[in-house]
Amino acid sequence: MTSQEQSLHYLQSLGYRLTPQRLMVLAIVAGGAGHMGVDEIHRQARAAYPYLDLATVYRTLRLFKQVGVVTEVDIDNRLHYELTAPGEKHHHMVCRACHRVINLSPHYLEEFRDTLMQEFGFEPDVEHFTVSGRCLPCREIAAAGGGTAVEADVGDDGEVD
Amino acid sequence: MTSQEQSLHYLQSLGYRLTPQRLMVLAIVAGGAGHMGVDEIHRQARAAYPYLDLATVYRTLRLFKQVGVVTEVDIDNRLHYELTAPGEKHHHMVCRACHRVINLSPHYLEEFRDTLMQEFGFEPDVEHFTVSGRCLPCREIAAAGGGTAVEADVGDDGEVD
DNA sequence: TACGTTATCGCAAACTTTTGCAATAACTGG
DNA sequence: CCAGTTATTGCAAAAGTTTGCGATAACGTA
Repeated sequence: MTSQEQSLHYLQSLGYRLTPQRLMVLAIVAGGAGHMGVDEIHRQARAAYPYLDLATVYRTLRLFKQVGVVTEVDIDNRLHYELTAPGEKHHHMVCRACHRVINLSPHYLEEFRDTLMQEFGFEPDVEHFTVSGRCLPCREIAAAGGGTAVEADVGDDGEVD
Repeated sequence: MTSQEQSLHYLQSLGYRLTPQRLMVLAIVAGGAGHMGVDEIHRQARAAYPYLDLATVYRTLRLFKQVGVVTEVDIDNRLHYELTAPGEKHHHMVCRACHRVINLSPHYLEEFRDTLMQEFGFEPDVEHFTVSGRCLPCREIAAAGGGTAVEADVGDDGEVD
């Protein structure tokens, strides 16, 4: 049984229905390399089934995320999804300048998670954890360039796209 | 010199202009208790100056956030802002069920931050750090109620509003 | 296999946030 | 204090995402 089939059985065991739309979205996310944007998923799905609505794609991905089948990553204010790799889960660091995504082993978060649980009873959503910041190359560029507020309009944030 | 005046001077020193719109938004955020939604800020500002556009509010808050005058918190997919308290900065834990916001001392993040810096050269946006999860009361409710997938539609996530 | 229940879909519209652009107003230098 | 420069505004529209609703189709039961 492939991991896709497992996911489908899992959905069914939770009481969700198996629809062609869901099969399709799952297959596409599974087939894609890395994190896929919603519109890309939608476009690919439409190729095979033109009537599939964008809202359905959003709803499906939200469901998949909720049950843990996919992982959501916010890249530059846009939602992206990748298959949750069972056994080798990871979190994400997203550079706010170049939008590079760097995987982060759960190991780095365990202590933080445990602390929040113990001190506050707060259970962080470690399943879909993303931390934004600036990656090494972008920090070096920023350091070299100087950069005053006036140079850049609000919004481009010193980006290096 | 009040901290509001300091913020204004700081903006000016960075080359930004002091406009009535900016003064107004700053005053409102400073006057509000806790995190304010964008629409609430806009509504209050309009009371005094009816022409102020929502886009300007968004742009102003984005600028304030960028220079560190305000702190942005994502509560249930909506942006909220509070004045950045100099000297007693804190991060946020947002419960994804009841949307309660719990402050988190920077102390809890320092180690995590240092690790990312050392291991990856990645500098997390610790200034605007928010972690979502479930707070203690909501976890207890969920534990008591059981909760199967079919009971709740996707989207309400078992919310306890 | 046929039927009833109800989760899900497609569509349209709403909502939140961002962006392009021309007009305006804040600051700078004379 | 006045004129020039250009950051900022208001407006309108776009972009991304969510939601309401009636119609459809997936699943459990007979």
